[in-house]
Amino acid sequence: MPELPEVETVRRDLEQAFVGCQMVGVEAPGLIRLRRHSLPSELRARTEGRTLMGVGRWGKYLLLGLDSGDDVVVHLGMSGQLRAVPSQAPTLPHTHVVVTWAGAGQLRLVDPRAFGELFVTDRRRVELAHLGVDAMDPGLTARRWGAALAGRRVRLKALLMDQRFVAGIGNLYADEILWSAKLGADGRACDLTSREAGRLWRAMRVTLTAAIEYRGSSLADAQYRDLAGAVGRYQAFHQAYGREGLACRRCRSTIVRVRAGGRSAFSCPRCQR
DNA sequence: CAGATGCCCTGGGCGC
DNA sequence: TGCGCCCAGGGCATCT
Repeated sequence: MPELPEVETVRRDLEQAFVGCQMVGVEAPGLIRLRRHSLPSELRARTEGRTLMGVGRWGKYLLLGLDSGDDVVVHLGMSGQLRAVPSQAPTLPHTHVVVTWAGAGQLRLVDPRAFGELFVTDRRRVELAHLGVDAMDPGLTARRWGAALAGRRVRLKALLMDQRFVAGIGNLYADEILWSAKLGADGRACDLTSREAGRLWRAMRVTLTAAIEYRGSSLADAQYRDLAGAVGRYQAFHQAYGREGLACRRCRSTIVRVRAGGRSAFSCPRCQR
């Protein structure tokens, strides 16, 4: 389940591998199965012959900036992978888009569950208007974070996962951030002291930064892979997520799992208030 | 406004 | 071994 650290890892890989490269062929056999998508004919018309100028990220969205000014916007959903492969590599099932670069092999989007998105646009701000500030945006200071939390009655985990409030955090990192901040998922944002709000901000930045450093988390199903197909290494540092029944590494109490909003939430009942 | 539920989708794990 | 069930969950629609 790619969240901000995984998407950022792929962004850096893409930048390294393909900036300055020209797209000479764009095939989109399964594109229309994705949740939000361009028509394959439109995608092809606006990408073939174009050069990749830069790769941005906003929350869990990747923005491949072309020399035309268009962006190819990609969301990996639950199971999406972007993979760099030689042009002659066999095509995996659920391959939705294949970009052939001039002299640089291919970039392929593979997404079995098809929860992902891929579309080309010249109005990214409009298309992504629902997104709040990126969780790693330098402009999101502790002070602004505290101000944004004030008056919000919503529960902390729901707020962290609300992409309109702050973009990039999903179920896994929300649990890790709350553990790090020693805060419970069901606490209300408006009830936090300024000290606690600061702790949450710091936990968010520290957790995401560390996860990026270790190239994201790959779970047992190994759904998340980087551009080269390698798994992440941050799962070894998880403190809450997926650790039901294991000892909290801070207080030795037992990590519990509860269902909330149809999703699993892992936490330490003792040291997270 | 907050929160719960259901939907989209497939692969993997588990119990019988 | 094989079958069916459940689970994973991002984002969105819909309801209470």
